[in-house]
Amino acid sequence: MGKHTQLLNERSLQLLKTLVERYISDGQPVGSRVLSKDSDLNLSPATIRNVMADLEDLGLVHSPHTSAGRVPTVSGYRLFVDNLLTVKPLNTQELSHLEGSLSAQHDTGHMIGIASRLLADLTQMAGVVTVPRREIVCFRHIEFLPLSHNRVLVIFVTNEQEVHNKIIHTAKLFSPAELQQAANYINSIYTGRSLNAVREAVIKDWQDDRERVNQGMLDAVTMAQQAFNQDDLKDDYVLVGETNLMGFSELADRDRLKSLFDAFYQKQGVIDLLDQCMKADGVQIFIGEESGYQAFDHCSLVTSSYSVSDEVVGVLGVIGPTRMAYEKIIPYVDITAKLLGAALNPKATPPL
Amino acid sequence: MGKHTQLLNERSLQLLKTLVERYISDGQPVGSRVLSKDSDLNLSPATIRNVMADLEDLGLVHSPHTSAGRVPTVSGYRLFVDNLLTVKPLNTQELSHLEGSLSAQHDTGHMIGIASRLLADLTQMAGVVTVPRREIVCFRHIEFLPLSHNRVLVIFVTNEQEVHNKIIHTAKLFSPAELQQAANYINSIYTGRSLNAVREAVIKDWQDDRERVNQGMLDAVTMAQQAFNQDDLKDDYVLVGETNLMGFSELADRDRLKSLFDAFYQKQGVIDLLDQCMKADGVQIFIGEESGYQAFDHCSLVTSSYSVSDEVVGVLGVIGPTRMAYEKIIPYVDITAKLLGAALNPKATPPL
DNA sequence: TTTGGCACTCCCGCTACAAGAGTGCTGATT
DNA sequence: AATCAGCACTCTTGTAGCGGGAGTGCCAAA
Repeated sequence: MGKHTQLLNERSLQLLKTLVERYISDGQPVGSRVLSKDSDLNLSPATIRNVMADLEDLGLVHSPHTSAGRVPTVSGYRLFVDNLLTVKPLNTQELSHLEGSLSAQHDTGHMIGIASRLLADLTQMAGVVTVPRREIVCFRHIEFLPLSHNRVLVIFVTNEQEVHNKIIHTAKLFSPAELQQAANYINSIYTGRSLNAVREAVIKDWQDDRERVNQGMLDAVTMAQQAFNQDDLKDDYVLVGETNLMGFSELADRDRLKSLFDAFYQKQGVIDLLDQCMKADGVQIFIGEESGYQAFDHCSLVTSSYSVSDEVVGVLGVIGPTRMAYEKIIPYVDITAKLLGAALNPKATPPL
Repeated sequence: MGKHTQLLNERSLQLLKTLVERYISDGQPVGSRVLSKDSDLNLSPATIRNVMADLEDLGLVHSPHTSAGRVPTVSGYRLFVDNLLTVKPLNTQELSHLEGSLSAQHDTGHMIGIASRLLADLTQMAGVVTVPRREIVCFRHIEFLPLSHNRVLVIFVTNEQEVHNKIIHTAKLFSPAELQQAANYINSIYTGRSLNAVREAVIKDWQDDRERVNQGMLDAVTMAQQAFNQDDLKDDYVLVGETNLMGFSELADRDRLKSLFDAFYQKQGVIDLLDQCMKADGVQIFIGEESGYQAFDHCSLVTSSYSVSDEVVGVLGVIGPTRMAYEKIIPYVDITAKLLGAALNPKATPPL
C-alpha cells in the first residue's frame, strides 16, 4: 500500500473518496458543506475543513483559490484509483452488446476497428487499440513481383487474411520466372511458422545455403531476409472518437487541444506510451502528467493489454480528461480487452 | 461575367477588392476611413460610406453591428475570387521546393501523402488529396488464397505497385491448386488492361465461357467478377494538417470544430464534395455555405483536379476558413496539382 | 476531538461610465 | 450630380465599483 494509506486514517480516506467521486460527477470544486452531507460520517463542515487542510498538506487535493472547494490533484486521483475505487460492473445489456459486437466473425483489422469504436461509444471519449504484435503472427504465403530497376514488390500474407506489402531492392535483375520460383521455395519451407521464427530461420538458412552454394535458394532466402526485416513493420494503432474529446472543458484551450491531436497524428509518442502499458498486464492507468508526455497533461489513459492464447499481443484503452468516471471506464476497458483477445483467438476460428 | 459586374461601376469593384484584401489580411471589419487610405482612388470616407451602403444592398458586404466596418459576405468573396483577384505567382524558392518534393521517385501512395503534406505546410491549413480513381489503373497481377468456409482471399496488384485485397465467398470449395490455376488463367489474359476494361471483359467472357462450358475458366472468371466488383472499391483521400485549423477564430466554436472533424472522419461527405470538384477541371472553389455541407459552413475549399496522361484521375486541395489568402492559395493548389499529375505519369517512370 | 461562530477572501454577475470606432444623414461645395 | 465635411447616433470594449454568495481559516467553547 502507498505511503498515504498509512499516514491517513480511515476517515480521511473516506472523505477523499467522496470528494473525488463528487468532483468527477459534478466537475465543480467541492466544499466542506457538501462533503459533510455527502459522506455518511456525521461530521460538521468545520471538522471536514480540518481534514481537508491535512489532505492539502499531503498534496492530495488543491484549492483553485482561497474560497473555492477542493479539487483532487494527480496524487489524489492516483490514491483514489489504487485504493479507494469501487468499480461498477457493467450491466447485462452493455455486456451482451459487447459480446455480440466482438464475436469472432471478422478479420483482425475489422475487429480492432470495432473494439475501438465500442470503447469510444461506450465511454464517450476516445478509444484506442493497437494492432496485434508481429511475434504471434503466422506466416502463410509470399509473392514476388518484378518492378522496374531491380526493385521487387513483396506481398505476404499472415495469419488468416492479413496482407502486407513492401518494396525491396535486389542486387541483380531477376526474371519473373526466377521470382516465382523463389516464392515457391519460400512458401514450401516456411509456411505455418511464426514471423519471428521465420526471421530467425532465414538468417540461419542463409548461412547454410551460402556454403552449399545453391544460387537459386540463396537468392530466395536473401530476398526473404529483406522482406521480413522487421524494422519497417512499424507498430500502429486505431484511434476512434477523438472528436468526443472536444467537448471537455479540460481541453477548452486551443493549444492544448491542438498538441493532443498533433500527438495523435504523430503516432510515435502514443505508441511509446501504449508500449509501456503493454508490459504491465491487466489494467494500467496514467493520470495527467504521469504519462510524461506534455500533450497528455490534462488527460488520463486507461488501458488493458489483450492476449491471444495466453500471450500478450496488444493493448487497448480509453483516452479522456483526468476527470473521468474511472469506476465505469476500468471495467469497460477490462472486459473489452478480454473479449477482443477471445475473438482473435485462432482456435476459435475454424481451421482452413 | 456575373450580374454584379454589370451593375457595379469600376470604382465600387475596386473598393470591394481592397476591402476583401484588407479583411483577409487583418481579420477585422474594415471601415470607411481605412478604405479611403488603402485604395488609390482619392475619395473621402463619406463617399466611401455611400458606396458601402450600395454594396451592402447588393449583399456583397455586411456589418456585424451598426458601428463596425464591413465584412465580405459569401457573395462578396465569390465576386472577388471570380473577377477581382490578382493571383500572386509563387516565388522560385517555393516552386523549387515543390518540384523537388514531387519528383517521380516514390510509389503512388507516398506521392499522395507528400502532396497532402506540402499543401498543409505551405498554406498552414489542411491539405487533402484523393487517391487516383480506378478507371486509369492498370491491372497487373492477381492471386487467390484459400481461407476457411469457401472464402477466398483475393490479392491483386495494379499499376506499378499498388496492392489491394479483399475476401470473396465462393459457391463451392476450391483446392489450392484450382485457385492457383484460376489465378494463372486470369493473369495470362487480362494483365495490362485497365481495371474498367477488365471489368467489362470479365462480364463478356463469363457469358462466352458459359456457352463453351469450360468449367475451370468459368470458375476463374466468376471469381474475377467478384474480385473486381467496384462497389467496394471505395474512393478515399488523404488529409493532412487538420490541426492547423484549430487555430482559426472562425472555428473557435467547439461544436463547429467538432462537426468539421466528424465530417473528416466520416469521409463520405468530403468524398462527395471532392467528387464534384473533379468534374470541373482546373481550380474549383467552394466558399462557405456554397458547398452545401453544414460542417463546411465557415470554411472554404480550394481544389484542383490532377491528371495523368491528360485524363483527370483525382483532385487535391486545401481546406481553411473562408477568410483565407486566395491569391496565394490558388496558385499553390494549381501548381501542386500539375506537379503531382506529372509525377504520377507512368511514362515518366521507366518501363519494367 | 469536535463544533459553532465569525471575519476574511475571492469569484461572479451586474451596472455604470468613458473612450473609440464607424455609421447614416444633412447640407454645403464644386 | 457627385463629393465631402460635419454632426449626432450607435455599438463595442475596457475599466471600475459594488453586492451577494460560497467557502475558508482560525478561535474559543463544548
